Amino acid sequence: MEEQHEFRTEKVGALKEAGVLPWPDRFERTHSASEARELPEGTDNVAIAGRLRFIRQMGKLCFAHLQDASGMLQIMIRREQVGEDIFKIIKKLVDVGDFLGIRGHMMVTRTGETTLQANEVVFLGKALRPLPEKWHGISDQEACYRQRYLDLIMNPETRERFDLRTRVVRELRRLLDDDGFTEVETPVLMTRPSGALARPFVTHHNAMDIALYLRIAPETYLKRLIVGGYERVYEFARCFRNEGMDPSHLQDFTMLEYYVAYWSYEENMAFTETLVKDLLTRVYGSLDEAGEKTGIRWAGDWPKVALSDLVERDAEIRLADFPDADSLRAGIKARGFEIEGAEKLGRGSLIDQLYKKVCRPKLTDPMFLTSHPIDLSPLARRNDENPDVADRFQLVVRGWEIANAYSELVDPIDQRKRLAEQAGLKAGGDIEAMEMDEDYLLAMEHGMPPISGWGMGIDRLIALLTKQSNLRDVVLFPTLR
RNA sequence: GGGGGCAUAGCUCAGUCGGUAGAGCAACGGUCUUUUAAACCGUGGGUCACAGGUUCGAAUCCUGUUGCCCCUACCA
Repeated sequence: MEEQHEFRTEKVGALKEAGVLPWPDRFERTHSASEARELPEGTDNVAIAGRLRFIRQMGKLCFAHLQDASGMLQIMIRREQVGEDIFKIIKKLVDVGDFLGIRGHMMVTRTGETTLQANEVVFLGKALRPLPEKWHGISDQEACYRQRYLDLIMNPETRERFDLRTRVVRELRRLLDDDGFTEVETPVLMTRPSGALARPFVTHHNAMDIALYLRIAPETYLKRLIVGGYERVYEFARCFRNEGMDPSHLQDFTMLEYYVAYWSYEENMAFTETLVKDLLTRVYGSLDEAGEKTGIRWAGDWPKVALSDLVERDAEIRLADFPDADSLRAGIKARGFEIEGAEKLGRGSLIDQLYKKVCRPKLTDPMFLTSHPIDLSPLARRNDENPDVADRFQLVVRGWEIANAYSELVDPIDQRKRLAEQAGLKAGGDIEAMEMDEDYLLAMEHGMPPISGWGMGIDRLIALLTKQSNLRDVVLFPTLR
């Protein structure tokens, strides 16, 4: 045991001997620290509680700062006012990191700091380990992830970042609820992975003796609910993907998905723009303010650009001139773009790679990217005019895909065909391809209205808004080895 | 998966050419009734990430391992 842990453990015994409970069960507060600071000078019977963050002791007088969820407040404790016994306890048995309750009256010190002067000090909880250094705090990134509580105590900007996350999620929920959406919960454990192209986590159910998969997306369950008569559903869905980790990917992330009956992707696109703008207005006060805080120009109409037009603009390749994978591959090479493993990719994947490599890095302000290749969108509706592309859009901001949406494929005959293709790829070793999903097809065959659905990476949205480049910085407890 | 970087006291960090471990804060013992990183006097605290190797001698050089970070490839 470390020295400091040992000393503090001994203090627990000393507290008990002095008749003080080291971990009492309650304390009645009248104000938070920040509320107390607003009280007029002289206000009496003010009680606050919090963690001791700083303490400056003199012989018969002691200044300290208590931190609660609202902030910090200075307290002043005079021996003649609180009594010998408790003053001795404060001096000998109380450490930075402990919890205290203070009852007293508001005053202003000689240097002008609003302070709660104690009539009574109540011990509220012993800390056996010290807090990080008071000036430099904690900055080791691994320590911040593993001991997020210390990061939260020491770094106010960390707390603000997570408070923003909470506020964004709350406002999204309110906006959807107010628009007639119903929030639902669908299975996290699924008997087969579906709804996205991704490698799942596999686990085993002992009693049933079957493999279960952690969901990679809630999509097919939410669409079953549309079959069941829901017309606007959404879910904040924790999803899991067993794939590589880097600053922009988590294996455990939050996706907001919604589905709306009778909408096409175009109405969905209009709704998305309104939804995000309303969200930002509620969170930041105005779009201009949001732009100021996030460094992104949210105001103004967001352009809609077809993927093929974007590729033509940035890569100077007219996709219509390259109708198959071989010719496109040659065309890409002729323009001097390097795409790794190009020989194995189909036409859709080549376009996708070209976009990611050449176009995406140039995108900054919010933009809708539309009309993706059909073979990259196995659950999306085929466009009526151009059978090669899907009725699909992505909201791209600063090169990040924030939301992905389409007119859903509701034709069970086409769906069966496309899942069969995916299953073929899977049998051929494509670990991310989809499986045949008879249960979902059964639901579809009972009839679906037109649907447009939508998914948004909440972690990415928050990272974008808080200017974090690593998604781990917007997740309270990121997965670490 | 490929490449690079980092790991020293509870925290933040020094540590020279390879010569046997340092500071500030925190802790412990004191002084101290208006402090703001309080001040002052005194004291203790280390598996230098781990395991090997080279060497008379390793925090330092070499190899391996572990963890974290960054770049790169892929999935949102």
